[in-house]
Amino acid sequence: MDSKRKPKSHPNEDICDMLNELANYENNVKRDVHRSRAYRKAAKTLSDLNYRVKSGEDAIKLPGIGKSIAAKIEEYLNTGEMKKLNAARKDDHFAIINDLTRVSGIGPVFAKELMESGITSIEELKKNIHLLNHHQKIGLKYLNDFEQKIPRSEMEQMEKFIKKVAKEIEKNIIITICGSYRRGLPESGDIDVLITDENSHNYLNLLVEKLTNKGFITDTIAQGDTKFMGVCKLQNFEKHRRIDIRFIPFNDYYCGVLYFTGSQMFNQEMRRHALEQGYTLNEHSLRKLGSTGVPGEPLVVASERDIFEYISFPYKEPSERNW
DNA sequence: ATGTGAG
DNA sequence: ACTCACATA
Repeated sequence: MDSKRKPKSHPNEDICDMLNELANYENNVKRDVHRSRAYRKAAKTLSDLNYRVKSGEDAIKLPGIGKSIAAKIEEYLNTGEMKKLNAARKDDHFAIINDLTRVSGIGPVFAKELMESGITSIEELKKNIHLLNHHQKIGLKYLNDFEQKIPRSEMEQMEKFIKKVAKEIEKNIIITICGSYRRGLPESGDIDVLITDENSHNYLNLLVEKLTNKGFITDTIAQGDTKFMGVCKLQNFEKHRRIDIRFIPFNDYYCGVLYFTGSQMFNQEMRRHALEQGYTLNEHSLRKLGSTGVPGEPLVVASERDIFEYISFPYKEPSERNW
């Protein structure tokens, strides 16, 4: 009922997973972005196939798959494994970097630096917090909480609370909780809050201040004029949650709501369709492309439906966007 | 300005 | 792919 095209279960899924794992290895451990991209591209090609590749010879004809990746596919089809992947999985550096990057704010570059200075586990990291910046300290402090999913019932209470506080500021303030919550999923990874009002007045900082004073926002990771990133917790709840709040000018609001509601795959498909119809769609605006391919002025968008209508894309409820 | 990281 | 924020230079 809710989807046409899932990323899940295509005929070459096992091979794709292995190639993507190799891509991670090349990117995070070897820092070879080109090789990493090559693996990713090959995996993407395979994931779009509706039949199973039967041999390396078969695979090498496909775009993005050359001699070396074809050989690995051949090897896997014959032996059930790839030596290179086995080696990567045994590489301690891979495991260490994967562990350290669990901390929000630690990416592969800093993880590798830490490893090279002898910090090889989260435990070690806790003894060396002086090496971390503000974001990373918060990531470490709440590491366990941030790895827990948020039940829908808790999301509902947070939504109610945030909207109540917003209304105390200005009763016509517009708030939308996006992400997987808006798509109706039973759990979410974090809370993504969009805020605007009809006059595009920016209440972001005021809202953040209020939510902080009421004890809901407990930490700030980063705060600019249009985006807040931080941590929150409801009274009577145990876990701290990642929260993002962003102000979007009213004219851009529904493009933003669409974009931040996702899913990623759905967005891709929708943008692709927009292009087909001669439009370009991004998180800010929908614009018609001229004959030269130059985008015109942003179109007036007053709802998500408007966007679908402009590009003749059958309207999908958020719960139908779980692609 | 540039690199890192998040989303 | 693209945007934003931050840190460092």
